[in-house]
Amino acid sequence: MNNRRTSPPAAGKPRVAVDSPWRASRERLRDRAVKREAVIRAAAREFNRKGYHNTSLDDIAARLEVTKPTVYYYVTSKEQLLFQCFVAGVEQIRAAFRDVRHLEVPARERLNAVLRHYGQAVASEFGWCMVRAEDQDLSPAMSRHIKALKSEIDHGIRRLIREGVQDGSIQPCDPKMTAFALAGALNWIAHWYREDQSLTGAQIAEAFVAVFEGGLRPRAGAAPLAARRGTRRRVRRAAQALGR
Amino acid sequence: MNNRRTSPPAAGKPRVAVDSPWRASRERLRDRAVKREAVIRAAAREFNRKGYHNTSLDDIAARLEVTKPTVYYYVTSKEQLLFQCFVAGVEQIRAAFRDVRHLEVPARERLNAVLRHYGQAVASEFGWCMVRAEDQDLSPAMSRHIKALKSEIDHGIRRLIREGVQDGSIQPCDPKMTAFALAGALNWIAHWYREDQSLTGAQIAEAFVAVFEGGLRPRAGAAPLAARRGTRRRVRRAAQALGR
DNA sequence: TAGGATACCTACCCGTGAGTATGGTCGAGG
DNA sequence: CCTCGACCATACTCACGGGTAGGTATCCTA
Repeated sequence: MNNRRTSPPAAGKPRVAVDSPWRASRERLRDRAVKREAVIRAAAREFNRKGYHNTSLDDIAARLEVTKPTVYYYVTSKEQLLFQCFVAGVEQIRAAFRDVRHLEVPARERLNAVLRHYGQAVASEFGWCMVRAEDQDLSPAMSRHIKALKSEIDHGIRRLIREGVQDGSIQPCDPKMTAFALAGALNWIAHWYREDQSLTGAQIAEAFVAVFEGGLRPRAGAAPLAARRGTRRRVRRAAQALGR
Repeated sequence: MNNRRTSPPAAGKPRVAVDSPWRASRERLRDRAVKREAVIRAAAREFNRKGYHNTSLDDIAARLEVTKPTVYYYVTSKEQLLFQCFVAGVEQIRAAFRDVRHLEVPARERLNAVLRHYGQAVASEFGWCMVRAEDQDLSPAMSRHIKALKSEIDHGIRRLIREGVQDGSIQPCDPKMTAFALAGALNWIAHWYREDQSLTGAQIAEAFVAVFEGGLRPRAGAAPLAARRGTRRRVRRAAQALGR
C-alpha cells in the first residue's frame, strides 16, 4: 500500500505495452503490493475499454501477460477488483475535499477547486470504475459501502453549495438539485472521454466549471473567460445550414 | 409500430403488476404489435432495475408471465431488445427537436425547451436504455447506428447553443464543451432517478434548466426562483461541524 | 541441502444464460 | 371433423467465464 513505485526497476521506460512487473520474468521483485496495484490498474483499463461484464479475468490476465490464477493470487474475486478500482477513484475526490477544507476563500471557489479535481478524477484511468460501477454488479455489502462513499461526496458538494449561498458567493438555489446537476455533468465525462483525446481532463474540468459559474444567460457585465476565436464565422455558416 | 394502445382492452386498469397482454390467458388478442411493444417495455423496466447484463430473458419473460421462447417469438435477440429500447427513448428527444425547430423565440429558449424534454425522456422508463446502453454490449453495426443517433442529438444541442450565442440570448462559450456539460447532467438523471421519487422528471428537468441558465455566480439583479427556507440555520450547523 | 514459503502455471469444474428443437393447444376455415 | 397456422411451453444445447485443485519452479532459511 505504501509502496509508490509504478514501474519495475528492470524496465527503464515501458513501451507501448502496459507496465507489467512480470516483464523480466527472471529477476522476481517479490513485492506483492506493486503487483497487486498493477493488477488493479490493468483491470481499471480493461473495464474502461470494454465495460465490467465484457471484460473477463482472462482478458485482464492476458494484459499483464500472466494467467487467471495469478490474478486470483492477488485479488479474491472480480467483484473485489471492481471495488478496488472504485475506491482508488473515489479517494482522489476525497483528497480534493480535504485539500480545500481549510482554504480561506469564498465557498464558490472552494467548490470550483473540488469540481476541478473531480473532473480530473473522472477522466483518469479509474474514472470509469468510480462512476459506472453499478450497484447491481456488486454484493449487497459492497454496494452499501459504495453508496456510502458516493453519498459522502454528494453531501460534500451540497454543503459547499449551501455555504456559498450563505456567504453570498453562490446564487440562491436548491443545493440538492444543483449538486446533482454539477456532479452529473462531470460524471458523464467518463462516458465519452478517452485518454487519446485532444483535451486533458484538467482542461475539460476547467471548461465545465466555466459553464457552471457563468450560466447560459448573458450577464450585464462583459463576457467572461470563454474563447471567441472564429465564433462569428462559424455561427454564420451554421445559420446558413439551418436556413434551408 | 403504428398501434398506439398501451394497455390491452381486456384490462381496464393495470394494477401493480406490469400490463401484460397475456394476463387473461384465455382470450388471446392476437395483436402482434401490442405484444411486441409490451415485450420492449418490460425489457426496458428490467434493464432499468437491474442493468442489461444482470437481466436474463427469463426474467423478462417471467415479468410478462410467459416463457423465454415466447419472448423470442417477438424479438430476434437480447441485443435487439436493448436496441429497440434505446430507439424508443431517443425518439422522444428527436421529437423535442422537431417541436422547437420552428419556434419564433430566442435560441436559448428553444434550447431550454429541448433540455426540458430531454430531461423528461431520461427520467422515463426508456431513459436507462437510452443513456446507459453501452456500445460494447452491441454488435458493431448497431453500435454505429446508436452512435450516429447520439451524435445527431449532440450536434443539435451544439447548434442551438451556437445560434444562441449568435442571437445574443446565450453567453459566448465553447459549444462543444457546453453541450457535453448540459447533456451530461441530464443523462446522469438516469443513474439516480427512480419513478417512486418525490420529484417528477419534469420537475427535475426544470430545476436543472434553472441551474444552467443562471449559473452559480450571483447576478447583479435580484436572486431568482430558488427557495431559501432554513438555509441560514443549516449552514450554521454545517459550519460548526466543519470547525472541528 | 532439506524443507518450507512464495509465486505462478495447466487443467479442470460448473453455474448461468442465450438461443433452439420439438411438440402441444387453440381458434379459424374448409 | 380435419387441417393449418399462429402462439406458446417443455426441455434441451452449448459457449462462456468465474473460480479452483493441484502441481511446479524459485528463493529463503537453517
